[in-house]
Amino acid sequence: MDSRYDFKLSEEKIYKLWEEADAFNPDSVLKLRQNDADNPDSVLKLRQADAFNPDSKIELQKDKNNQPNKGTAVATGNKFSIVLPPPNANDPLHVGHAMYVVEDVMIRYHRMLGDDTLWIPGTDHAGIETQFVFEKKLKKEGKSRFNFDRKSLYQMIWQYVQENSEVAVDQLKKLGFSLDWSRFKFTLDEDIVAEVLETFQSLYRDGLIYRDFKLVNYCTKCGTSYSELEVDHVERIDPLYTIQYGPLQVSTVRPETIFGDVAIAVNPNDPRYKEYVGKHLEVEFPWGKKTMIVIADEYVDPKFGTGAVKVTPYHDANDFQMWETHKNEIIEQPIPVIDTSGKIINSPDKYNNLGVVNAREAVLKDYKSYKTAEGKSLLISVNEKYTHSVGTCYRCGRLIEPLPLPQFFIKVADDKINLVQNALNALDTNETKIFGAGREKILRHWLNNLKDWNISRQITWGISIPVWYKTDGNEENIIVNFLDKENQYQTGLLSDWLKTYSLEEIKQNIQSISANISVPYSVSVNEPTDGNYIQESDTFDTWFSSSQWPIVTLKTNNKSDFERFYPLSVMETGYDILPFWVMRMMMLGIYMTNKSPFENVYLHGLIRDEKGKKMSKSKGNVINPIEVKSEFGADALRMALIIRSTPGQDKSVGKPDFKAMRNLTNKTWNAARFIIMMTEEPHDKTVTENSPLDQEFDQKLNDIIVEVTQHFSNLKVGLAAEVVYNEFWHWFCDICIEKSKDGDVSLKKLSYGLITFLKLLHPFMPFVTETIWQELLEKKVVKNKLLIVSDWPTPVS
RNA sequence: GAACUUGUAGCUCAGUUGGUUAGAGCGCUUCGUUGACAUCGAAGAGGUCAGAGGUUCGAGUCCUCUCAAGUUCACCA
Repeated sequence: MDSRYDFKLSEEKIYKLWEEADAFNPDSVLKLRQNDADNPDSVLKLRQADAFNPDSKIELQKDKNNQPNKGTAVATGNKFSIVLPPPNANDPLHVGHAMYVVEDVMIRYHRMLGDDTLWIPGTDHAGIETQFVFEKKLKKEGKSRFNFDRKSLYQMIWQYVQENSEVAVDQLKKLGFSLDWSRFKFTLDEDIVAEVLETFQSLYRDGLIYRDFKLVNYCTKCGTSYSELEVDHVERIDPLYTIQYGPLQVSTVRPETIFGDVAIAVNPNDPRYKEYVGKHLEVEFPWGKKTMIVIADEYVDPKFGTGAVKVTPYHDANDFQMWETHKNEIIEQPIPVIDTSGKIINSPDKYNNLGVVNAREAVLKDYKSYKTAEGKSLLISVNEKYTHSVGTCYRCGRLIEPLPLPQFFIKVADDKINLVQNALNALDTNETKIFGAGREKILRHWLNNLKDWNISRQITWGISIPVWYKTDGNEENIIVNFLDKENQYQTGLLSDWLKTYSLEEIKQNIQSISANISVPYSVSVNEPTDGNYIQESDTFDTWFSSSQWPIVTLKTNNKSDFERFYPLSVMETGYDILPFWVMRMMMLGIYMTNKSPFENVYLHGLIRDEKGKKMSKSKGNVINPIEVKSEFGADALRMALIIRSTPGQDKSVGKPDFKAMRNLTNKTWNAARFIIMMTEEPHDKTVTENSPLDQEFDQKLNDIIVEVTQHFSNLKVGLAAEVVYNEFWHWFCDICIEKSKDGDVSLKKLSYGLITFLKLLHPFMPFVTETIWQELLEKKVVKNKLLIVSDWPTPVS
């Protein structure tokens, strides 16, 4: 053995060794162990050194007690299952993904324990993210999504993702993850999609799906709507304009929405405005006059501004709410005055087609120059330093535009089937336990305040919603966007285009459609045959399919997998996607199976740099796990991430940590090297057995095994790592090996200790420990062919 | 406005159901090492565990309050 451990020589080789043995597949593991026991080379043909092997010791004891020798494999009869949170198929891994090492550590421990252990890999199509990246690529080529019909665009993105999908998988392997690759799934695999569509239909049958014309959060840059959770609220300073509004005055930061106003609202108890309530007032604008009713609503705060609010139902969520409440009083019908591209519509000609920012300036300019017949200005005052918070797109950072669109929603708290309540119950009964500093309370808070979930996304890369609109008789209520015979983008009413194109031609080249809320639809995977239909062009929110991941991955693999491994033992992920993913997995999981999809949720913290600062590209402190791996080895990276980590708490790591753990791999290597050397050529003072401190040694080692095992079973992997590290280095190496040089600890105990520590260290540092194991195997010090499937140490009396 | 988390050595963090002299890595001081490892070893300095009060035989750990930092949510005409 070399005096230094060179991870570059072994990592790839060792991973291959495991893969070729099929050691990650629960269907093979038991066989592997049993086969090994049947191997004549490994049964009781012991050299002297083999007596040091705890495996053979147990066996010898068993033989003594006249028990049948079944080999070393101990099946506990328990199962242990995890599904990897699927990384984006076309993105390289970042440190967050490297934190999945927590899962590998748990998986390796349980596999060695003898549990029926499964870890399923997969990748996510990441609808919006991926389409966005792809569109950027198109832009570089001078094209956009409007140059392609739906089908072609989908095919192109599929191709693009395929080309890149090896990257993530390859990197997961580089980190040593013992995922069962034979069960790999992609969120757009046919069988997965079929399951997801079935869930949607089932939800629809149960009355939990509805289509509604509501204000949704729309990003005009990304061209799609979002759910409430995907909106980031940020503080901004904007001017607040107070304008004359008939006899009253109102304030607004968005004068460009004024064209969509339908009423004025005041607080019912405000003495200043009591006389106006219910009255129709004439309001003068620079572009004309309009009559509007005054309504009374508790929502209006009399202390804010003038205490009177203009009501713009289609471009403000609160106004929409007030309009719904007072629908019957308000005569004026609301109309959208901003479209999905962020341009003004349905307004005086001079403003139409302006973007919202330009429109605002234009409106203000006209207000400033306009004088009433009495010579007064309509612009009363401007507060330049008004602080408020606005919704922005979590991805591109642009302002979110509340727009009225017909979308599909999931009822989260239906009277009959209450998804939220079911999830809360699972928490109450401890069916699912949350590990992560106070995150359970946060999860409950989310659940208690959850709104219905908008699952429609106006993008192509995803699973199409299985909804068909009847075109017969509804041609005037459906807008189609498609490519004409010259491959030019066209938009307009279906009724108009049917004059020059057949419905089939339009459907073939469709980009998107927009059906009025009144158009009847049917829910089915295939096109209905009782007339002419056109399919909804929206796709599901990616989280809708991700939320079914634990179930659909198990159901689409081996038939028995679902029975065998559901619910998952652990769901491990970052706390940042608790509401997006974990919460929804619980809601849909319980809906689909009547069981919470996982017993434990382990939430790892964010990885920060060595100074505790958040990583960001602009700061240049981003750690690339693959770079760290090539410099220090996968084992060092893994150990550095896991040691002393606590669920729910952020973790700082940096070069000093990687270096320290790289040293640990080397220390392990050298401890093994020393013991092998001593076994082969003992020194003068070396004692092979019965040294004065041997009994003490056994006691201490037993204590360590018990302590580490306890930490594992309590999901305290960070602590387990710390204990193993300290005891291995500062007790086993610094004390025991040193004392053995004076004959105070016997070689027999050292060998036993080494093998035990290799096992205890293996979940954290699989490569170096397996590499050493292979050396020991060659020298017949150990018997099991692979450390990865050898038995977890038990205290020996 | 509210909730949650955090405050332990110079820095980054552990501390398992409350139990002797509070731990690790990095950094620092002194010394050692010609046969496991300088990617090493030994010895050491450095902490009234944010502050105050309480429960207890006993509190870093449980409770209350105060201060500070961070995260998130809600409102915002």
